[in-house]
Amino acid sequence: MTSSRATLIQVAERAGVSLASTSRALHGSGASEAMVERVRAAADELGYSPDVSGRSLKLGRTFQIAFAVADIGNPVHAKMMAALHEVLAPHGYRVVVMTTGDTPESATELVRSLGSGFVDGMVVSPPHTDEELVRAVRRAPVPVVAIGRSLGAHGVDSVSTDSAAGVGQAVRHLVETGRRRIGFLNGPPDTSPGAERKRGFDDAVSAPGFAAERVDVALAEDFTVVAGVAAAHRLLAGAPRGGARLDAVVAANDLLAIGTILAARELGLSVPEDVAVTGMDDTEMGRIFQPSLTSVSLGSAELGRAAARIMLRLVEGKADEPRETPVGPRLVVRESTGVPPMLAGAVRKGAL
Amino acid sequence: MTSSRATLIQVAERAGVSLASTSRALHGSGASEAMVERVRAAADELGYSPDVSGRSLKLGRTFQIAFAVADIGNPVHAKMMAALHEVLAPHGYRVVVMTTGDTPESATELVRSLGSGFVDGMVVSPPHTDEELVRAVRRAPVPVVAIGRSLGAHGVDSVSTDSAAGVGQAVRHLVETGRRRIGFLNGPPDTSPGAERKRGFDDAVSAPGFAAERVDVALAEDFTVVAGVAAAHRLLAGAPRGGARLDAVVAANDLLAIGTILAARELGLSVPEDVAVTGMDDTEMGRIFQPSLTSVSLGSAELGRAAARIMLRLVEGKADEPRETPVGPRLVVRESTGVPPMLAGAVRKGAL
DNA sequence: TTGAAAGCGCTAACAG
DNA sequence: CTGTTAGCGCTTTCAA
Repeated sequence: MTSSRATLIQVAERAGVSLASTSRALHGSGASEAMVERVRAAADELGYSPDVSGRSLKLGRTFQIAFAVADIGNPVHAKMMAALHEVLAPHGYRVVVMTTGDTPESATELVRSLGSGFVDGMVVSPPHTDEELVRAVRRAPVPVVAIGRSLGAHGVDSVSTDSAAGVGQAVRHLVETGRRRIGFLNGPPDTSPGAERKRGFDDAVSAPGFAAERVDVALAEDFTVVAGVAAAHRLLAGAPRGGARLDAVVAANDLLAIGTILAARELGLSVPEDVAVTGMDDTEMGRIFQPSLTSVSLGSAELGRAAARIMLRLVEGKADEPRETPVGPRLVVRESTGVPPMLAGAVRKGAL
Repeated sequence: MTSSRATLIQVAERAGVSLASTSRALHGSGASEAMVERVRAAADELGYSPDVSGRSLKLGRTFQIAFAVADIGNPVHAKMMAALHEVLAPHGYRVVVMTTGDTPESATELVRSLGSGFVDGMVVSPPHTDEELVRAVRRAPVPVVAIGRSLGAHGVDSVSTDSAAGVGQAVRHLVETGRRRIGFLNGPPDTSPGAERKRGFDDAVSAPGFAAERVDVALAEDFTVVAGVAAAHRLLAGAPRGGARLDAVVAANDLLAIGTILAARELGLSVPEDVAVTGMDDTEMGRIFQPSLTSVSLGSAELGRAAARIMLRLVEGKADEPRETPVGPRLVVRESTGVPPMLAGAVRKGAL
């Protein structure tokens, strides 16, 4: 361990040629056949591999891209990161993980840290935004690509799914399959996903030709199963204005949807017979859960890939002008909205 | 964007003092109150932040640690990485993600790439090992910590759970709760987890006082739900030597366990009444699945944390001698082995 | 095509 | 306590 590494100078000495020629022979152009061979041989004998720090200092590039999210343990974020890595690694870029925490302040600090030049760019997906953060991104010395709408709205390069449209897809699917009393279980509406999903629901139910009889809304304290159970209880238990019970719930993500199903069970309701439930995010958990979850895929992997592609263009200097790149949401219909059970078949066909 | 960054020299000029004093005032010791204040002010005005490449080159340290696994999209690996990051970040270390792919060759290549000095150490969890990889690790110019037994056995610093012991816990739990005809659903036994789980099962059933009537084994082609369904069919459908059907299945991980439960349903068997099922890894999916899965926690987060702590000591030069650090497995009993349903209560208490 | 030399931004040894 | 200076490893002008 910790054997000392060979430097370019040593390779040059060994090959009996100049430093410059050595560098050229290994990397750049303009070296004779003989030179290349000679230097290669020397390099191999010494087990030489070029030092990244020296190279970075000279070139002003690190070949590293940062990925910053609130919580990298979150499967959605992990998936994004995997996609990012998948696209960037073949181009010689390493991915550095960072966590922003929950507040825009800490995200801002992270963006500011770009000043120390440890990466050539940053892909960031902040849970909240404020003016400071936007300003920091604008001033960043390297390209920043945002995932999510919050920053994109401020002229930052960004990719995002139209999750509002996704909620609309879910609502229309429910109405088309005969549901008439629809509940909406959202998370905190002061978060960016919460706000958008709210907008999506409001738009959907106020669209011309919307055919439901009744609409209720409940807010969970958080986008988690536990919070979902509690809030879904309120939604399903009460029959507010004396009407009949809800026959469908649109949940703002898969975790809340699972919470809703658990709550329904506790209340003796069966899913999807008594009440249909839709989720959002199309998580593996939702696919495996029973009944499997009808869910709107926001394509976190696709978001990661798209962000990576934009970043590649940016760091290679092909500066398009900043713009929002939409990634389309997609409704994946499964058992929780009343499609006949076909699990066995689906499993065999690899749909799981 | 891409505004040019201030250098230490510029700060020095602005403050009207020498370069060395500027450096000292900002970082090191030995600078007067007045000097510090003066330099700080200049630095602030210029929005200075120290360049990482220059610093790395001089110091010979990057304050980066690599984390290399086969597939960072795998939730287990994602969890490890989150834990690693959680421990390392507060100490000023960044985490760089790398993927080894499936073969020991590509892992070896990754370890060799440490020669280019882009990180101060690497935490690696290779799916397979060979002699070349071990040699590469030994020769690595920076500390390497392995997660998993395969490398640890060769004198490399490592953390691992005794998953063989974990299988034993599952088997004993089943016998203690009255099961007598036990199947073992393993993944490919030529993988390191497969081999260990096999050993664990063999040990458990050949232990003195082992009280089962019958033992069957099936191999899934992969550690996935789909492969699990197929293999579990074979295990549960046939009643080989004419005996009664199995009343318990120990699956080598949670995905296979879920596959087993799905297969059991297709065969009209109910879990846990007709057949008890245990998993391994204690995944979120297993907790949420219905019936919730009794599972052996191998503590991927704890492994990540432990690996990070060892790495910190190593990069700070406190070289303990290489050793294996065990992280204990833990059986988490849930519904799939016949514990009365208490989901509602558990959910409310936040056990989900 | 090859070599000599400058310098990326920083820290630390040395001298004052 | 402060300043001068060398040099980490590399790439790249500029001359030959």
